[in-house]
Amino acid sequence: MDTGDRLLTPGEVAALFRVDPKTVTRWAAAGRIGSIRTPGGHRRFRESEVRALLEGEGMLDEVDEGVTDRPRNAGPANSGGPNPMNAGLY
Amino acid sequence: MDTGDRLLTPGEVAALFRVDPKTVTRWAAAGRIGSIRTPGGHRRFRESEVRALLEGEGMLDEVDEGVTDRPRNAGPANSGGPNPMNAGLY
DNA sequence: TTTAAATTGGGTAATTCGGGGA
DNA sequence: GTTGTCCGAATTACCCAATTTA
Repeated sequence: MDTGDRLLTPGEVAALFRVDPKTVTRWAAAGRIGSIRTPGGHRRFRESEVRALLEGEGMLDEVDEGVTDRPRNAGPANSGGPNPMNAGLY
Repeated sequence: MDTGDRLLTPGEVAALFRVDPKTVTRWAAAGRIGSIRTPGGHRRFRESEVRALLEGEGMLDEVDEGVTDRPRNAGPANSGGPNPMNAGLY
């Protein structure tokens, strides 16, 4: 199936994350995101991986959250998006 | 389909709410507002959600609260109004 | 081939992170 | 219980010129 093997340019990824293209390059250099280099040295990123990072690689199930009750003090302990990757390291 | 899912930085959201960026971070940590993390650990917020919170259209439950002897939950929270948050996206 | 836009690399400010305490 | 401020550390944003891409 098509998991989205399209390649995105640093500018595209930067726009998706609302960061500078330079920052995306830094992620690739740091190994936080996979990258493919063109013969000229430019980087390309897999759309599937980028989308996974955007939504929080976890899964796709957050259709509703405590709707019947206001999250007043029932701390869900989650920031809306399941992102277990960099939740603890820093 | 452009509901405005642009991403805002903590500083942007803080300026909109007239609070400190740290406060916005606390909201995200407490789950009061959804957040997306960059691979570097910084947060980004959906403009649509922020606007909904600003306008109050998201939760129409602010008619009265606090003073009267109100139970913990009395009103139907969101997910019923014009709130195009991430409800079943991809 | 030439042109315009994007990307690369290094270097330096600004922002954000997390924890602690007022 | 919520918010604002302090600190150190990490991440990110903008500056430049040269190369690559389309």
